[in-house]
Amino acid sequence: MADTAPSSLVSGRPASARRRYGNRPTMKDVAARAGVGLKTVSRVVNGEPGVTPDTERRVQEAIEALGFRRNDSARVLRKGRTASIGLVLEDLADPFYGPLSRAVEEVARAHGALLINGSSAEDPEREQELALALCARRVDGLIVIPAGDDHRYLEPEIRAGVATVFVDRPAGRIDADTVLSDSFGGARDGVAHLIAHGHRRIGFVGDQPRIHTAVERLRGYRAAMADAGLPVADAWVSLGSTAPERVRAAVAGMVGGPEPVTALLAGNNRVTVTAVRVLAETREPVALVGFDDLDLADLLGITVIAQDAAALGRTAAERLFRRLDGAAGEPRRVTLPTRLIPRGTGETPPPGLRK
Amino acid sequence: MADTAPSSLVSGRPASARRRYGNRPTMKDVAARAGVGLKTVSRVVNGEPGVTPDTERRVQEAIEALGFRRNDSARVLRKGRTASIGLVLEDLADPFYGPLSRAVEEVARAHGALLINGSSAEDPEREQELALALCARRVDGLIVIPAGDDHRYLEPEIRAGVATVFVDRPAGRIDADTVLSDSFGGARDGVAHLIAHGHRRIGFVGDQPRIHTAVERLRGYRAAMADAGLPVADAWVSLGSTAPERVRAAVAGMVGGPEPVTALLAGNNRVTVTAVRVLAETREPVALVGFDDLDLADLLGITVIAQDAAALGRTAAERLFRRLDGAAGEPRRVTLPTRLIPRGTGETPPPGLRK
DNA sequence: CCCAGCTCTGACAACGTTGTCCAGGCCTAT
DNA sequence: ATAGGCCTGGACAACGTTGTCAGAGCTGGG
Repeated sequence: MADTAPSSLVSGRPASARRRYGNRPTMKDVAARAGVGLKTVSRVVNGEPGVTPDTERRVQEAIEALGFRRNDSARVLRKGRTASIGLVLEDLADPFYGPLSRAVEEVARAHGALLINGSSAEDPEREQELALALCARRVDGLIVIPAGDDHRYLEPEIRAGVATVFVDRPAGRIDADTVLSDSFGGARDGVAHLIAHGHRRIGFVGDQPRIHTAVERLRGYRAAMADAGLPVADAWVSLGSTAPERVRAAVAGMVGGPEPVTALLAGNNRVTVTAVRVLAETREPVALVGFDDLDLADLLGITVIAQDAAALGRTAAERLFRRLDGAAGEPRRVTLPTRLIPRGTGETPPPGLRK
Repeated sequence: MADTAPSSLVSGRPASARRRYGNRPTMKDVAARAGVGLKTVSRVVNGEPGVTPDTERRVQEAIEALGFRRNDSARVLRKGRTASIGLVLEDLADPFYGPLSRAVEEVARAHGALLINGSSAEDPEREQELALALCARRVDGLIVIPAGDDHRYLEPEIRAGVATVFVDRPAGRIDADTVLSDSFGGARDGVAHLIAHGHRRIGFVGDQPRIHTAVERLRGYRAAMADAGLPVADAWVSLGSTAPERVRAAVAGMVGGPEPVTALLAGNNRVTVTAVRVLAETREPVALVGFDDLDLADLLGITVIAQDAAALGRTAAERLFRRLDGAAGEPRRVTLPTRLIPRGTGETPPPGLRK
């Protein structure tokens, strides 16, 4: 008869019988073993005052003996802060985002927070899914490198108190703190550099037009050309996927077209890499300036417009934590400068001017 | 008088008055608004059966109107699984670990889990601190790229059910699942490759000797030399920090010493990069094989022993989730092969043999 | 010698969710 | 018409922690 009755009525140990977390000891267990109250254990664990050295020692011994570790999930539930922030970026494997993420991590660490990363793979839907999953985990703050162009889905979260900072690209259809690189200025400077070295027919190969930086860099390219009074043929501009095949075709088209370009601005690191490969095979040397620095670019003599990925991450994270510390005020937009690093490919003169 | 009394005695809304999470609505609020029970909301949110379409619609409307999002912290506490795993690596900014982390993330995503990254900066203490912090968050599993050589601190955690897999380097003083690259074999092959091209005096510049892969690669180097019956001068071997200055000095010493080497095995990607820079300035060309592939190595013609970082991460993560799915059995050690990619620097013959 | 005041400790509720279990309503079959 | 079964919905406890509050024990001063 006893075995048909609900176990909770029969035995006093339903809790210990179906323990979660693979039978981990809880503060209650520690308290029992040390012969003290639950709250006293909590006090010891959190280093709160008001515990005699002797009691503290007994509790410490029990903790040691049981291998107890505080369950931060429960703590979070109680305290309302998770001491973790989320970072949604495009692809952690991209050498541009690794350092950015690392910089965010360092700032988070200085504030005692952990970092949860997620890669959107440049897919707006996946970005949203990730960001909302992070919100469901109740991260204290969110740093987003947008893949999509509509972030109204974050409005309830932001209203609910999730500090949010956008990096590298601006938020779409909402007003929020943003940290950007000066894509427009960088591209303009890069093209001006090529023009200064005598080039007149310059091409631009960029990322997909729904990506803000791609559009800005194109704007910068056009501005520099216009400033110099140079025309831009349609065939010299190509926005689209940064997949090697597409870039390869685009570059080949510009170099081998009826009005062949003598120089190229590559819209980001992936484009630069492919462009370098393609240009290594052309008969006439073609000048190249790449957006984003690359690891061995100095050895290859590639002229680049460098962004400071770590500074982007650091600045965004610092802004985030200032908000978490209660900083009020209107959302702010910060633009970090870029730096042109001449290394060779950007200083090659066009064929006509070559001696 | 009322305003001096504790609010909890005066009003019946202490809960709503000091809401956590910046006044986020809870299921209770949704239930009240929809005029249904708490559990019914839970059912709708989790897509459980047993709710009439009409009720479901009312609940959905309330959720929408309030901007409710489930609090996964509470869910975790109740369910005992966090659907998140932790990854402790050395430095997310290192181009070797970015792809590794991304591969882990993809596997985690396929299992509906999030990934929390942490960089140990090659500091054993920080590794431990991070790993234990992740355990306190009750990650379901842990992937560790060891910085230290004693992981007994993880024993209570592992016993408590945290699945743990070590990657890239073996665990110290505990028995655990491990996924490694074949450092020994890779180094041996690389050196054999140099010997096959006529080199007799070959140097090795590696990472600090407390790092397992550094020692293994050195072993591989020595094995290849011994196999060929070649002596190894003390001056040809250098283990230590991979900081550029140290590597620069080590390489310069080997190349400019009394018994100058004609070829070099670089122990990892950071060493390779510096070695390439130094060797670019030597009078006589020095052959080079580098451990780890680099982004633009093909353009620079650098011969490397490539590890598949993504495969390491993928394999480790898959093992982890198999354990989480209940796979029992002894800890297993998997070694993934490396691949020698000849691109030029490894095929340069020594000065004597040059035509 | 007693009491005020301090220090230390523990009981209890609450955080927001999910699992268990039961109640009531509706439908069908006799 | 009614018994029995099924379906829907809700009350309640529990997850492991921390904040609140009150009680116990001790000390020192009047």
